[in-house]
Amino acid sequence: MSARAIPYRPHNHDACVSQALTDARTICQRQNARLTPIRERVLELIWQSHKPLGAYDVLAELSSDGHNAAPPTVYRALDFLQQHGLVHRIASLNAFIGCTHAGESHTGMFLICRACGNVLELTAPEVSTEVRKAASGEGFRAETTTLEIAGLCPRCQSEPGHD
Amino acid sequence: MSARAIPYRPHNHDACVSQALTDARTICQRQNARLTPIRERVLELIWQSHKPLGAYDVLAELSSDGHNAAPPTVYRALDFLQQHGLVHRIASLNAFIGCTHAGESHTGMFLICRACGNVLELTAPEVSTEVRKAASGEGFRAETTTLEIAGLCPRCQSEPGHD
DNA sequence: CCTGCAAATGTTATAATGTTTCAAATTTTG
DNA sequence: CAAAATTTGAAACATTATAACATTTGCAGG
Repeated sequence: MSARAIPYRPHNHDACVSQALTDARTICQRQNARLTPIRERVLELIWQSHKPLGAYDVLAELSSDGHNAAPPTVYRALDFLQQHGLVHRIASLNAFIGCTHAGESHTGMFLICRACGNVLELTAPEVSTEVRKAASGEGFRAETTTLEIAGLCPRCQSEPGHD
Repeated sequence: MSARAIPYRPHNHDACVSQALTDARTICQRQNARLTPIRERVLELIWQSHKPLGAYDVLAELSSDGHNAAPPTVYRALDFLQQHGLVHRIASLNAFIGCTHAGESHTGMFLICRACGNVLELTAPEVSTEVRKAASGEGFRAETTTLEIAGLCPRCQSEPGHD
């Protein structure tokens, strides 16, 4: 499956998107899930930047497509994409971002730059391990982890005001 | 400052609340911050259970006090309380909970029981360390961490349906 | 082919959460 | 006490998310 791109650095973003879509088709096929045109389009829109996109931003893009959609359409597509591990919801931003580890079983950790808005998804096994340890130390059965770090990405530490 | 209570287990909750309020008064005094009646009342309401309370729940409680408040009143009080480390916002629930480590510098980690709704706040230094390592490994300057674990608390693993 | 079921989408309305703005009151400070 | 700053009140509004029900589409079995 696709190698991880570094959002903070210039890269061929069209390739990013088309790779993500290709991966998604494969994953859905394997899971007998239907990546319908709407779902695929929503995924594409979300992938079009490395910044999280709000549900209503997606809605606006769909509208400018000429597709006159209502909120449930978008939320349903997003639910589907989340359930199949193709996008993540960033709780601290009420927004969604393409999963860069789709297909791999993982617990995402998100580095959110407050200056440029880009988000990098990491898998940090050591973090997951410590989280599990801390939870089970309290007798707690952990199911889902929300781990979001806000701060400054490398580029914005040196060149403030970047996009 | 107050010792930590275990929300999953029965305890003298009134003592919890009054201890939290006493602590809060001390902390605000030290910080030259004004714990006004509204702010104190909001803090008290939030502490009245170990379940997170939504802003509009707080609002409803204030109303039933006879205090006819509007949303900004509550959000302002909550902002104040957060800024002074007296409550935390749980992003995955859009709700607020009393900080059980007020006054100590800490990064909270929250164990959220999906069955009973109680939340336990932990400080897990090993987790923080690994998070920092993971972030700085990417050249990222971490500022604020959101770490929320949903799952089942010890009691709800054995006795489902509890409150 | 067609028929009937399940999944997906459309549509309208509404709920839940959070903010902006400006005015009035209160507290602090000089 | 008077000026400045902080806090609160109040109305309107913005954003995010869901409920409920109708309609359409895809698909398996007769």
